[in-house]
Amino acid sequence: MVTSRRGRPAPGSELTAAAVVAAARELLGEQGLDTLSMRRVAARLDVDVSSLYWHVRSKEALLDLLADDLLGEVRPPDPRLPWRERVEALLLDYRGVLLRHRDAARILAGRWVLGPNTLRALENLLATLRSTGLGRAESAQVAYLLTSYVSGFVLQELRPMNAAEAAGTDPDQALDQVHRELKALPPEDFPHLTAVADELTARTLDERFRRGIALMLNGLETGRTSEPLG
Amino acid sequence: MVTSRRGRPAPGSELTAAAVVAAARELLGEQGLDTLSMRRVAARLDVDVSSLYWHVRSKEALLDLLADDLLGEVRPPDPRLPWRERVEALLLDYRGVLLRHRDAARILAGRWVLGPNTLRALENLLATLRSTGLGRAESAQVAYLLTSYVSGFVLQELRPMNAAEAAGTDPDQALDQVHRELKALPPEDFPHLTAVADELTARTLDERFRRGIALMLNGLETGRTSEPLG
DNA sequence: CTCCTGAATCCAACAGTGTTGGTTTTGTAT
DNA sequence: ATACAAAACCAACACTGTTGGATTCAGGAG
Repeated sequence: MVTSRRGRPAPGSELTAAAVVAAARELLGEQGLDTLSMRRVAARLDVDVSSLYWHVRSKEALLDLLADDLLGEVRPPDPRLPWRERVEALLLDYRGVLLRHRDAARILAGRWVLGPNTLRALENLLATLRSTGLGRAESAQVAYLLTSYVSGFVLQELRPMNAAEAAGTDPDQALDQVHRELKALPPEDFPHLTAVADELTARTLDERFRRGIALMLNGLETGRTSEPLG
Repeated sequence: MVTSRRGRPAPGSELTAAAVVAAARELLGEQGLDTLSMRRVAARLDVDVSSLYWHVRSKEALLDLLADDLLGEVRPPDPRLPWRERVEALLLDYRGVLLRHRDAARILAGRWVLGPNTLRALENLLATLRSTGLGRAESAQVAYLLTSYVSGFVLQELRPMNAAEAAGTDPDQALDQVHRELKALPPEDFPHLTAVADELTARTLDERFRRGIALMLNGLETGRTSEPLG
């Protein structure tokens, strides 16, 4: 005989906010953000939808928790490394998380989480920047700058994936399609665009990402010697 | 007597894709993205929902069209300006569009539109970069870099607005709330974070945005003299 | 042991969403 | 006049996030 699942649950079998986040995270990895609904999360936990709202204020709040949970994978960089490599490691780690987990970029885009993991990562970034001799204000601004860059970059980088996923086709085909459309433009109207179609649809984005960081850090060093940033 | 609105409409009173986009655009400005539904767009045009699908494949396709429509406001920069100012003007214009139209940043984030206006803006950016002596590949990569930065920056910049809007509160109060939470963190765990709470929640983002661009362009110039970018 | 409180769950419903298949009207070309 | 097809409508489907209210039950008070 199956006991009613209603009422106060046996201790140890309680639903928790962490369990809800974990279920959402699994579902995200398997099916993506577009099909991630409260009802599906509840179904995975073998629980009614409405029960979720006891532990989580809203879907948006759940996504906040999920975002911070994902950022927990960003590891603090080895303090023995020189500062440039530390910054690079941190940002590469950040991008790694966004690439590793399906739709993580879309979830984290423009979200101010203020969860423990996010705060820790930010503190690490700030500490690294300060250790270069940068002032308080400059460090804050450069941190803002760098994180903007990373999320913007990955968001753009993953667009073909998302589009293909939504259309149920192959991401490579989607990129080829974009490439073909660019090549098919009238060269007299778009001379430069048609000329760089190859580069714009290139698959090797790791290098491009690293160069972007290098560019900014170069600018940071030259900016410091010529005119102060803050 | 009102004639039936069914069937083939009188020429001149036809619904067009452009009209659908225009209605969506108006609705976006008045109510924001979250309440922008196909049914509301149809209602504004005094038309049934299903009629929209004759002119537009899906809501996602409509947002694509809308995105390109918005980017039509980006003006080509004055060719007499020096290249740095031309790049800056283009990117400031881009950001201006994202700030001017409610939720435009969320719509454009990570979207590869390939519409006429987007292509024109991209061609302009590429032309400006090429005019500095940068090679094909480098120009493409730097363009990718810069646009990533802009969309990421504005997305982050507008987060408090979106959050406040969703909660039905004031954006300023939301920022103050973040500021208070940062200040309330234990300083022994987050020494740098608590120290820069003011800067992180500052209202003056124009300057920060400009400095970010300057940083990258600085890095671009130094990178060219020391080691080639491509 | 009994009674009560309150935590944690379920049920049912609401208002709204994007999308589609089928039907109907009607201008235009034959 | 008749056929055609463009462009609209109606009705429905399967789904969404969220809430109010009923329900159950573990643990503490007497």
